[in-house]
Amino acid sequence: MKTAEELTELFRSSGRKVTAQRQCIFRVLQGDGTHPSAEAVHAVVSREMETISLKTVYQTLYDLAELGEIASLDVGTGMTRFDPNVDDRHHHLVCRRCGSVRDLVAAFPELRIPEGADLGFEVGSAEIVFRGLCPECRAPVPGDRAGMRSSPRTSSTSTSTSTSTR
Amino acid sequence: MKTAEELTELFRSSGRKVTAQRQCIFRVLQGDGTHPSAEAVHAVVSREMETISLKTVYQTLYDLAELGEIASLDVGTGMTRFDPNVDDRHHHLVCRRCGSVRDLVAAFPELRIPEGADLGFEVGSAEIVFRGLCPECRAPVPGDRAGMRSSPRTSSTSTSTSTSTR
DNA sequence: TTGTTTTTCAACAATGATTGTTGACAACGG
DNA sequence: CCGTTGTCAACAATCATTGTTGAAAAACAA
Ligand SMILES: [Mn+2]
Ligand SMILES: [Mn+2]
Ligand SMILES: [Zn+2]
Ligand SMILES: [Zn+2]
Repeated sequence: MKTAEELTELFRSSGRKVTAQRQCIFRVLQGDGTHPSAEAVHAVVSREMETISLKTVYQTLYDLAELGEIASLDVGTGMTRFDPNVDDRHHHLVCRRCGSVRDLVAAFPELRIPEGADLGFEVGSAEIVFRGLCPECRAPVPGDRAGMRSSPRTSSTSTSTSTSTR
Repeated sequence: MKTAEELTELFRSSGRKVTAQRQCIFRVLQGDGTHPSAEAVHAVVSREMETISLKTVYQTLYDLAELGEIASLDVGTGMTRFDPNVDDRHHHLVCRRCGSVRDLVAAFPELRIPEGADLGFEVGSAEIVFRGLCPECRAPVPGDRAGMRSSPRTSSTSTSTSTSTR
């Protein structure tokens, strides 16, 4: 993903308007490796711009995805996740407890489909999701209720660094 | 997935009741390789039992999944898909046009994560989704609308080889 | 079989995530 | 500055899925 300034330029040159809300979203996404959901982005942006609507966040994320500056992912956590990292070829680690998503930067060149097994599909891409437990969910500290609650769906919580639930 | 008779027995022995609706669902799932959604199952079952509710279908699918007789799958088509094939180790081909899902029966044993790349995750499983075009969507016959009825609603955009499954 | 207890079913309503609509308002080009 | 065009935020609507509940059916005992 480009810098906020470059994105401003890109939006203008692609016939889109640039607003304070959008630039704020650009900034928030910069270097975010947590694969946030639209709501998570909205929560962060809201700290800076109280009145911004969730719809605006969705719209801007959609625009960024359309421009190829971010990717939208569905890894089964119930909400679409957005990934500013579109430069590295990578796959994902998904915590089945808290739903956190992290990059796994590694190529798997052996993903060749055996002859005749493709059932006539014209395969364009392959995505791997590794499921397991993130470091936080792996060793729950006794007496510590922060970090996660139950299902990946509900609750916002997220005290610890870099593992946001929503 | 077991036969309808075996499932009847299994349901009883696991403290569940067996109803005509459930047995009908058992039968419909038998040998269904299309990875139907709950609604798709409901549509088929409804031809035989007019009054069965979608909720009942969901409930029965959930029970079957809990018993490990079917798997529930989220491959980003907007609806949870159900897979009666839990015996073969396999991955999935997903049509990005019509959302159809087929089995790709092939083992990819070398999905070893490079040392240190796992970010502390305790990885338990890996799923591969191959995205592309199914035979029907690949060569659309003029005037033939079959196979095109449902467009994938929650599309994941993302041109490149990225990540996803759900 | 018959009665008693436990579950299920189907209608109805509610979620939660996402999208559609729209009037007021801001960005851009002149 | 001005008009045109596109955007924003509030509101309502969808869609898939889940919660609730009274009536009916299945399991269990006798
Ligand atoms: Mn990523
Ligand atoms: Mn399958
Ligand atoms: Zn976790
Ligand atoms: Zn297709």
